[in-house]
Amino acid sequence: MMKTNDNTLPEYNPHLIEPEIQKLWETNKSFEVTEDTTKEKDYCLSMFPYPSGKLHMGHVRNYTITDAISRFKRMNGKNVLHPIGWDSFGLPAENASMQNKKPPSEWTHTNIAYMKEQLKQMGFSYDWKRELATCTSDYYKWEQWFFIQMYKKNLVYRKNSIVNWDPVDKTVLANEQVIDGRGWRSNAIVERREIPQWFLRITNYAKEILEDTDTLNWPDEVKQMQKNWIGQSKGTEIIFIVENLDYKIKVFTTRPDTLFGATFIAIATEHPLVKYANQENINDFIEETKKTAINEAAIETLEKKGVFSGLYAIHPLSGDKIPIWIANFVLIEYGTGAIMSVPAHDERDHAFALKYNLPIVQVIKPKDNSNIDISSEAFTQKGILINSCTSDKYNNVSFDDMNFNEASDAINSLLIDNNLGAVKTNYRLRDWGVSRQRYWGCPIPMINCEQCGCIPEDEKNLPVLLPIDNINLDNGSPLKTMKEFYETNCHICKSKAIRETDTFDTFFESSWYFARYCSYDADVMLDDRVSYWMPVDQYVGGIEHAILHLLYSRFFQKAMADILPYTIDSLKEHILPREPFTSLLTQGMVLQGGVKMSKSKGNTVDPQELIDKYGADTVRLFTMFAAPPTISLEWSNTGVEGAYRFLKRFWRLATNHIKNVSLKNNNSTNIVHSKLNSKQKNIRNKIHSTLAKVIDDYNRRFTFNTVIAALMELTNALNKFEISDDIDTYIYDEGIKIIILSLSPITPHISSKLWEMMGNNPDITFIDFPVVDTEALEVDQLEIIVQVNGKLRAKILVTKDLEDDELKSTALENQNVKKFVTSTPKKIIIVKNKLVNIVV
RNA sequence: GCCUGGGUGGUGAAAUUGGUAGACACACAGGACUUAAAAUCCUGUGGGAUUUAACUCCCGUGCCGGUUCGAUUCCGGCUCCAGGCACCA
Repeated sequence: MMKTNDNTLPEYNPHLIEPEIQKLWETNKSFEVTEDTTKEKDYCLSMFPYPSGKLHMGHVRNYTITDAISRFKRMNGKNVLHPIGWDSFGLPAENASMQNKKPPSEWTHTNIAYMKEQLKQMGFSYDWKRELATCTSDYYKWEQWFFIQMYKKNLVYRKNSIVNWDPVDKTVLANEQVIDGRGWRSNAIVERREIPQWFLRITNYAKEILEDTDTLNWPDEVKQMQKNWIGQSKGTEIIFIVENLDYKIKVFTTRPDTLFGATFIAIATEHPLVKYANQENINDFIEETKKTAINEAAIETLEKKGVFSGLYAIHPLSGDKIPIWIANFVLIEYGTGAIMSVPAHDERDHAFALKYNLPIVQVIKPKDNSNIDISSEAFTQKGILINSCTSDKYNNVSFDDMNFNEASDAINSLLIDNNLGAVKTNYRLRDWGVSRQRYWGCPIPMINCEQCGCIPEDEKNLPVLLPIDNINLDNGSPLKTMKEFYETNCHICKSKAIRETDTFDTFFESSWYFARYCSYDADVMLDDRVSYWMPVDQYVGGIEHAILHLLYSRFFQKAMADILPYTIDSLKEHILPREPFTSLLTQGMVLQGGVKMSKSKGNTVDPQELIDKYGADTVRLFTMFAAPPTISLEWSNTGVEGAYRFLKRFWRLATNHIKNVSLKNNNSTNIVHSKLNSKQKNIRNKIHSTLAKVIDDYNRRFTFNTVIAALMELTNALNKFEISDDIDTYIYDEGIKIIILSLSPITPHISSKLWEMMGNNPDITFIDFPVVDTEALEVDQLEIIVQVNGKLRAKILVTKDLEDDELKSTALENQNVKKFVTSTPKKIIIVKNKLVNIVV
């Protein structure tokens, strides 16, 4: 019999199998792809890693997911592009460099080499010929080029913007380097400093990005987050004139109906009007405000403070004099940097007015005329106007008794007619500041010429190479002191010029790498191969990228679609997609002891130990089994043993089967389902219902944990299945093969080896995925749940599609059901082939 | 503070469209095999009640309330945790 233990069988040894199978893939070039118009393309992509040193569990999780999807799709006849690369510019390399005195370039390339080896050990099915690293000039040359194209299209501009300034180290700090308002190295209190920086006009695309969001097959929460981030609001821009100054303050409000309740104006400390302020304590206030961090979370949780500027604005319609305050909660970067404050109808303004004893004037009353006490609490709902009447200048027009819509329209019209305002759509989204005062990034290809001013570098001179030798980072970015880097000549007038020493935000690199994979070796930014592969069909990455990276990439894709067909010859006849990622799977965070496994903080678990001990298949299996991809997961090693045990158990089951049966006579086409006995029908039902579930989970749900659970159940069922004749053996063989192939996207090495041992070619990359025998899914008898008043009281076995009346009487005959049906049932609810609920 | 998720046994989780709560594992306990250990296999395992036992019953999906014949699932309120908040990537 088959299931006796036989110690002559080869043991499961991943350390022998895995390198052997990986070698085979390499020899066969199994995962290299080219454009093949006869096959349906499928572009499956993981967010590329930052080469922090070694793989962590978050990487393993992310890359196993796309690997499983890629492998599944290849087995379904798709031409699958599955590339990988390195997001290799960024802050951690500079920090590491300061610690260990190795140049960032060397540190980065060492890390890439090590991590590449790890990825290969994991058996991920990448097309390695497309590998790219963003820190190489082959890559960043093209983003310098594209930046110049965007400059030509007026998508680039320069303006002053605020950064964190460490007054001791005399460097700009990233938000992450500011800890409780102090520089992480110097411990000095961080200041705000305004410096000129380059911006991309992402707001030009705000409307399109917003509107296209609904076309994406992305998680609803990500779409909602992006919509809220873009934050479209329709409202009114209103002009207040400053008394005794020829100065107009613009404010934006979504509640023009509350205009007559505006009792003061609040402006940001960086607002240009501040220089006219004439109160003594203002400088102290500004100095204090300068010492708060620049991130929104810090500003929003700050105690709301302000100071009177000594200036007054004239209310545009009432003509009243209202004070102008400088406030720490108004952001210069957001909107116009000034707001009209209506304490009666806005909570923040209300609190501020109470604190500084400013007037609170009610101009809205509830629709139902209920009593409200405006002195204790703001009334923020829309209602009916009161106390809203213009001055003589505008003929004492009253807006009282109007509702929100009527009042807004009437007030807007009056403002527009008198050039005091405009109806406007505002976005919360701000233009993208791409300048970084750092070394390890792509140089911004701009020069400052004494004669010609600030202009782009000549495209012929690209790339502007980042120097990588003799780098010392102790005093901030070395580019700022390297004459050989920044001294240059203007390519137009040949006079002396100074090169821009800032580098790009690293989100710049990650906003188009997905397109470069298609044209990995092109001598232009992109070529017509992108029109075959793009857009990415399935993108997978961490939920922490739900907004920034994914939004910037959408902007870039739209900008590329607008620019490249007019600038690159091979793209002239092409229409590029306007969205980069058709479907998105956001992977949950991998936590360690409840802490985010940050790429830059180094508190990572090294999966290498697990690979060394159990092999890649076990690590892949466990990572997928531990949880569905979307939820965050606190990593723990418990359970890896279980995954390993399962593989060993399945290996034994399969190898026993291989050894004990003659493969030649073993043919599942000998199975005629209708002629099987009930034991055989049952196990075939289990085999094929499992397969159906597996296919659905791979295809639609991406819940690999339930794929594995179902296959474990099937393995347990086969283990219990007693073989007594040839037909049993055929069915058993069918089950084993289905498990091997169903597992193969997740555990490709063991599957390949077992497949080979069953007499087949071990390269299963393009084997057809098994097909469900729908006949095997049919059953004669079903278990029906019987409830009384919604509580489970019995399970009854009945024939399929039993008539309702018969089902009712069968249910009511059940002894346990009888105990609870003490009176005539009021109602009996039947869910066909599933449930009976008797209501008494 | 704002935006977006989430909370189910000792642990990771399952329950896919409102219909059996806890599949599949981990851990633990007991047993088999072994001189012993490892490995492997078998049994049990949410809490409680009852019973020789089988069965059966009550409670239970963060908290409070609602809708429904029926709620882990839908709605309202709260609470705690996580992600993001524009210079970490």
